[in-house]
This record gives sequence, C-alpha cells and structure tokens, in this order.
Amino acid sequence: MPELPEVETVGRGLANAVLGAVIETVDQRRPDLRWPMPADLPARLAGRRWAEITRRGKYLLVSLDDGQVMLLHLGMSGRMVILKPGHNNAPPAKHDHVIFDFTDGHRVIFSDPRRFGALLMEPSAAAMAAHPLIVAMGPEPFDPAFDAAALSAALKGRKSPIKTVLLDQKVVAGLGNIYVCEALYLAGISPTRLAHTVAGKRAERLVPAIRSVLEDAIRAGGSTLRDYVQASGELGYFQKQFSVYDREGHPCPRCSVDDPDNPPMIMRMVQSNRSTFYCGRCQR
DNA sequence: ACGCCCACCTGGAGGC
DNA sequence: TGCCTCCAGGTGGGCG
Repeated sequence: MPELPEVETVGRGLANAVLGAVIETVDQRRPDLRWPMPADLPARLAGRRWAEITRRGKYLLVSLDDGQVMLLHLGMSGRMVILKPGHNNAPPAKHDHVIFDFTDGHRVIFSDPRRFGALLMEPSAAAMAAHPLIVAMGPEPFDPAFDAAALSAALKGRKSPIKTVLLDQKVVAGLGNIYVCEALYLAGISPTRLAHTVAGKRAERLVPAIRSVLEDAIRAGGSTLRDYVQASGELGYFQKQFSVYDREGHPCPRCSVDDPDNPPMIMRMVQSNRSTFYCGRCQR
C-alpha cells in the first residue's frame, strides 16, 4: 500500500504528534515482523525522545536523543495509529504489534496485518546510513541530482519493461505500483517500452512526471493531516483520484476527448505478476 | 549484473 | 451462511 507519498504523510503526522515527546513504555507484542525486531526493543526505547523523523524512499527513520535510529517500513498493510492523550485506553487490536506510549499521553501503534513491514534499529546514524537496506537505494525523486541524464544512466542496459524497472528501488526510491502507472501515463510512455529506450525526450518527460504525481499525492495527503487524529486515529491512506490505477474500462481522461463516440479505455495487463493500468493509445 | 519467479502473510471481495 | 478462489499499494532471496 504505502508508497512514497503515504510514507511521507505518515512521517509528517508522526512529527506533528510526537516529535520531541519522550517514550515512557513500549509494548512489543510479537518478536518479529518481516524480520526479527531487536529483542531488547522496549529497554532500548524507554525514556528516549523522538528527536527527528525523516523519510528515505519508503522507509521512515526515527532518530532518538541518544543517537540511535529506528527504521520503520510499512510493507503492504502497515499503519501508524496515533491516539491523543486521553484516548489511549483501548485494548490492543489483533494486529497491533508495537505500541509506544509517551509521557505526554500520546500513543502510537504500529499495526500491520500482513506483517511485511519492518522495525529495525541501529546504534547510530552512521550505522543506519550504512545499512544494506539504505545504502543500496537509488536517488530520492525530489533530489535535483535525479534528472533525465541520471535516469537514463540508471536505465542503460535494462531490457525489461520500463514499468518493471521503475519498481526497482535502486533506480529511483519510493515508487510503487500505483505511482509508476500514474507517472508513465502522465509522461505518455508505454509500460511495455523497454527501459533502456527511455532516454532523451522521454526521460526528460518522465522525471517531472514522477515528481508531479508524487507531489500531487503528498498534497492530497497533507490536506488530510489537519485532523490527523480522527476517530480511528488512522493516518496516511487518503483517497486520491487516480488517472489510470484501478480504472480499467474507464475512458482515458486525456485522449478520449478526441473521439467521444469511441473513447479509448484504460486497460489492465499483468507484468511480472503485478497489475499495470494504462491507455494503449496515448502511451507510446 | 540482470531478469524472473517465488515466498512471506492476512483479509476482503466475489462466485457458487 | 459457508467455502473457495483470486486479488492486494512490497521486496528480499534463490535460481538460471
């Protein structure tokens, strides 16, 4: 579920609620998610202040006041539930795996039914930066260094479809199935086009298209942040109207206006066992 | 180094 | 109501 915009929104919501707050207790309700969590997690976190929250790709990095860094990944179904002081007394739900209680009364719950998510810790920022999951990642899409030339270089020699290659976090960090479909649509590039042929003008269209779909989604998420604590306390999965994702059979919003009597339809295909949504007419 | 496929999990939707 | 199948926004690891 969560791609870069959702992770960004979750990070902002956490920052709004508990940045600077001190952890009183941690209730670790199972030993592992995708990987084992630190066995001494509650002891390592108790009394620590959440000093900084940053995002790298789809990872959230929480820096603590003693220099430790906690890595959070939401996998496919992970959520961070934020409960305000005075609303933190409900018993844990089935998939509430880690519960952080802060001295100011806030409660943060890491909930993840499918458990593809992760919670890891490193003793220092340098150690986290060198972590295999972090060190191998490609550029942030908003980094100015991620330009058409850099993208072309990353795609050079890649003979798979561009759709598949953009899901590789080493090419660019943070894209998932939804926003790859949306970015290719916005750029007018066919998902089946071989990645190494996305160069020149196409690469120059694709980079701003990637940024645009991500920015729009972050904005949509940010607009829901005002009341980041709703009745459920859930955060980060906002409704956004997509152009192509999950819209099989709908008319193409861009080129169907050419011929209203016979509009091209958004189509679904399967690439590497994952759904791709696209317009067969205006994506080349 | 690259490309393909599987596995890891649970839950929701839809068909019968 | 129950049972079955399929599908889901991620990604590391094993294979050729």
